[in-house]
Amino acid sequence: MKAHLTELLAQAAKAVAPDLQDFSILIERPKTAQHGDFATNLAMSLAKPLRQNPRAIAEALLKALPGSPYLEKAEIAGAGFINFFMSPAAKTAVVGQIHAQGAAFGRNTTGEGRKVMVEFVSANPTGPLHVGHGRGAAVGDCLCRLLDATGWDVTREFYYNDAGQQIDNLTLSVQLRCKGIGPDNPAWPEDGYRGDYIIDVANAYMARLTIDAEDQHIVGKGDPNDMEAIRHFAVAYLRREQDLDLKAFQVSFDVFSLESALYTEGKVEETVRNLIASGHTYEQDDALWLRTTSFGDDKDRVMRKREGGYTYFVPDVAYHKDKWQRGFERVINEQGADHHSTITRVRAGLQALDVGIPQGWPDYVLHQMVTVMRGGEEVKISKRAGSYVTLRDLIDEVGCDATRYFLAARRADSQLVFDIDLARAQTNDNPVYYIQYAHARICSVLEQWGGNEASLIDVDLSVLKEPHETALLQRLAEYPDVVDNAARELSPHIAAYYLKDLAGDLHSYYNAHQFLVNDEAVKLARLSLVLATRQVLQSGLDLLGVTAPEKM
RNA sequence: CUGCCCGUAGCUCAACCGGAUAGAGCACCAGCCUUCUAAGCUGGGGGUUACAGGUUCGAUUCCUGUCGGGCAGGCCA
Repeated sequence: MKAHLTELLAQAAKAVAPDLQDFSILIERPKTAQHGDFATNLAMSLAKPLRQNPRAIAEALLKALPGSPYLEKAEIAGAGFINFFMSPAAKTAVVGQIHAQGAAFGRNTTGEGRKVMVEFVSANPTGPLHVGHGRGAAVGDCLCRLLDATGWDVTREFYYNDAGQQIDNLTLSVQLRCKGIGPDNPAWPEDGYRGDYIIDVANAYMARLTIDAEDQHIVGKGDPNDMEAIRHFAVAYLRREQDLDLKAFQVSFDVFSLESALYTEGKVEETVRNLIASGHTYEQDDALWLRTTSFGDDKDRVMRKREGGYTYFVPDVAYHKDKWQRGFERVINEQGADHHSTITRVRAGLQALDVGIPQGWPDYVLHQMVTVMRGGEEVKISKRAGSYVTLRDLIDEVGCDATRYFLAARRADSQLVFDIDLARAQTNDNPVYYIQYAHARICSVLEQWGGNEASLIDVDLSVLKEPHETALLQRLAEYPDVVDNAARELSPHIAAYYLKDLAGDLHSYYNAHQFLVNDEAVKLARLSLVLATRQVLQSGLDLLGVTAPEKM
C-alpha cells in the first residue's frame, strides 16, 4: 500500500515540478488516527527547492494526484502534511496477502541471494559462555534470521581464538589442578583461571575421558606433565561445553574457524609476508610494526613481538583476508563493545594488504555490556575469579525463550540490565509470554471453532469495521516494513517491539469483542483476521528464535 | 588526558534518512471473569528528553561545549 501511494505521489510530483530531479518520497504512519492511515511530508521537503509555501505545494500535489480505488480521501494538515485515508478494501487487503503468502509474508528479496557472513559469539575456549556471549548469540542469531528473511545467503560463523597467551594460561591452570594445586596455593599464577570448571576439565583429563564432538575425538592422556596433551584436551573439552551451551540456546553455526588453523595452514605467515611486501611495515626496537596510522589509527601497532610471536591482530587480519577470499563481499562481525579497538586495526591491516578490500569492510555490530542483577545486587562478572553467571544458568533459570527475548529486544548499543529474579520469579512481567499468549489464544479460539482453517482464506472481510479491527489490520500491514527496517538497521529489537505491539492489539481486540459469534459472516471474517494475525506472530517470533506455543 | 557508546516517566526501555499532542511495560491508584485462556483488558496520575548554546518552517534525533555512566587506549585477547 505504501508502494502504491509512493507511485501516486511520484506522478503528482512530476506534474507539479517537472524539472525537479532528485527528491525522495517518504511515507509514514501517523501516530494518531485523526491524521489518517498514511502521511507524507513531501510538500514540506519540496518547499525549499521550489521556493514556495508548503501548503501551496500540497494543494498542487493533491490536484495532480491520480485517483485510486484504495484511496478514500487525501487532505492537507498542519504545516503541510498530506494525510491519506484509505478505503475499507485497502485496509483488509493485507489479510488476503497473508493467507496467500503464509510464512513468506513479510519476507523480501532485497539481498538478491548475495552472500553475507555473520561472525558472532566467537568466545575464547577458556570457559563456559557467560551472559555477554549470550547477548552476542541472541543478537547475532536474530541478525542471521533477518538477513535470511530479506533475501541474503547467510553463513553463520564462529571463530575460536585457540592460540596465544590465554590458552597457555588455561593449560597451566588445568595442569595445576591435575596436581591438586588450587588458587589458594602460592604457586598459582596471577592470571590463572580460577573457576571450578577447571577442576572438571582436570578430572576428565586424568580420568582419560573421551571428548566426542562433531569434528574432534580426543582422549585425555592422564599425564599431568604433558602440556601439549593437556592443551588439546582442555580446548576440546571447553569447545564442547560451549557447543552444548549454544545448542541449549537454539543457536547454530555453519562454520567454525580456528585461529590455530590459520597458523598451521601458513595463512598468518603469508599475511605477514604480504604486509611486509606492501611497504607498510618497519622494524623498530627488535619488533616488526605496521604503519596503521596511514589508515586512520592513532598509533602504529606491533605485529611481531620482540620474543618472536605475533600480536593478536595479525591472525585477525589473516582471518578477515580469508573471509574476503572466500567470496564474502559483505561480512558483519557481532561482538562485545569491549573489543571495539580492534576494528580500526583490522581494517587498517586489510587496507595495507591492498587486495581490493573496501575501506569500511567489514561491518560491525557492537553490543554493550550486560549487567546481571540477582537479589537486588549486581553480580560481578570475572572469568578468572570464576564467579559469573553462565548462559546455561540463565537458560535453566529463566528459560530459553525469555532469555533470548530479553537479550535481543534491546538496542545493541545501549547497556542492558538483566534482572534474573524479575525474569524468573515474575513471569507475568515478561513480554515474551505476553506475545506467546496472544498466539496461544488464537490457537485456542480456532480449535474451539473447529472448522477448516483453509475455508477462512477466502471470506468477505468488509464486515470488519470496529476500531480494534482497523488497528489490527494496520499493524499487520506494517510487518513487511518492520522486517525490512530491522534487517537494514541490523536491529533485532525493532522486530521485538513490533511483536509486543501486535500482541497488544490482539489482546485488546480479544477483550473487546467475541470472535465466535452467531452472525456467521462476522464470525468468519474475525476468524480470518486472527488467523492472519497468528501467522504474523509466528513469523515474527521465528525471527527472534522464540517458540510460538499453541497452548499455555 | 585521548577515542568510541550511552544519558528519555520512580525502574527497565521505545520513538522508522529531523515531523504533528515524546510512547510502552513494571511499580502506584480505580475498575472488568455465570461470555472464545485474567500469563488478559479499560481508565488515571507520573516528563524542562542530563545541562547550555547553535543549525531551520520544525530537534529526543544533526553540530559545539559542559556534566554524569560504561568501554577501550598492552610487544594481552
